[in-house]
Amino acid sequence: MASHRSSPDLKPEQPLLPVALDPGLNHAEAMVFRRHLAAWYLRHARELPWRGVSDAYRTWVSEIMLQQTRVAAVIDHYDRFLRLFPTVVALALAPEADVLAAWSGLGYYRRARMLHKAAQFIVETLNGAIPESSAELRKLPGVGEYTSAAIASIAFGESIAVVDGNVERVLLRVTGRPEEATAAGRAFIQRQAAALVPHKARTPGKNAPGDHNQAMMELGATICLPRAPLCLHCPVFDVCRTRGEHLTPPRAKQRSETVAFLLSTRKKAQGVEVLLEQRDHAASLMAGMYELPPLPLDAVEDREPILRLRHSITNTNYYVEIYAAEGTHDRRLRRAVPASKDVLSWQRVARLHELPLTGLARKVLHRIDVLSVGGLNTPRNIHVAAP
DNA sequence: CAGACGTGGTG
DNA sequence: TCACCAAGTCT
Repeated sequence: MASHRSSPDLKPEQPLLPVALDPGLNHAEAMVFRRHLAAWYLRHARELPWRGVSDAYRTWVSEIMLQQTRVAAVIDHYDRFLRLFPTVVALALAPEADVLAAWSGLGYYRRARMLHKAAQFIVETLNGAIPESSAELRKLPGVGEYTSAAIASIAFGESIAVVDGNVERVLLRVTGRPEEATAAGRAFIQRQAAALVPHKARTPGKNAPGDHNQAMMELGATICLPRAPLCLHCPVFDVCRTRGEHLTPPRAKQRSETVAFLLSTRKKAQGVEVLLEQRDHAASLMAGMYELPPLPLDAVEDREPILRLRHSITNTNYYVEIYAAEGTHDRRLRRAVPASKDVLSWQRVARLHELPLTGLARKVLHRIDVLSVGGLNTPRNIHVAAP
């Protein structure tokens, strides 16, 4: 089977045959697809914390967390988030900073703000009841085409197709249609997905549309993989037109950049504190969140960082260097911080887990052992040697 | 519609 | 090291 590949040299004189315009699955193929997929899902569905719950709030939270985010990362946050905010009302009443703190590390922080806003809307104007149709769900902030369909089908059994990256890839491979970022291309995928969704279940306890949608995504996530699909294990191999081929347009290139941050700590009677900088509330990126104070590169030219690590944000690879300033001596580094005083603050290490830290700050503090997983430990290896 | 928005795993 | 990219949404 061939692997996934890009096609910079794809020529326009492609069609070898005058193929029909809509190369979608016919009715018989669709029946086979749906049946084989359902049988496979029954046996191979992963057990995930948000599977088999009958609480639309939990389904909603899981779907927002899963947007562009790996299952493993969501597993790390889902249970704790729900312990902190077990109901829509609890979420609506919580301060935004607490919600962001619980979201720290998941990325796309706007999701947390919108989830919070939506919870307040639901409590204030809908009497705390989560909307039950995809059309109504779609009106909530942070809930788009995908998420409204996912919640409506999984939590309420609505017969509506979800189309995410997995579903799109599966359908492109099965039908053999090349990827095209056009209205026609999207319409084809949408039509194809809709043709496969079962009717709403009449039997209580059954949810054919919800199971089908999750099965489509599960197939994409575990078998119909982007780079090297496991076609020999695929339940719909029989009706697949490509069995692994999938042409995609080339992607944008990555940039690289080196950045430096200050790690400054001090001991107080109440415990150790670390100096943090709060990002501008109007910043486009991670507004209002806390991070280690950034240092200009020319201020650290002659020094050795106590830690180096890589951190990628969208299209940029950051090579991150952390420089330590200890207590009251070594003021030179401390003075090199360009930030104004009013955005700098000393924060108790024991309370760091209550703050909306950026993912990078959290990673650095954790790596350096200031923050443990629970955020409750006192620091040990502040002065670790350079790597 | 293109670009912005985070992070961590993978090969 | 580097490129790719994962259960998208908003502007």
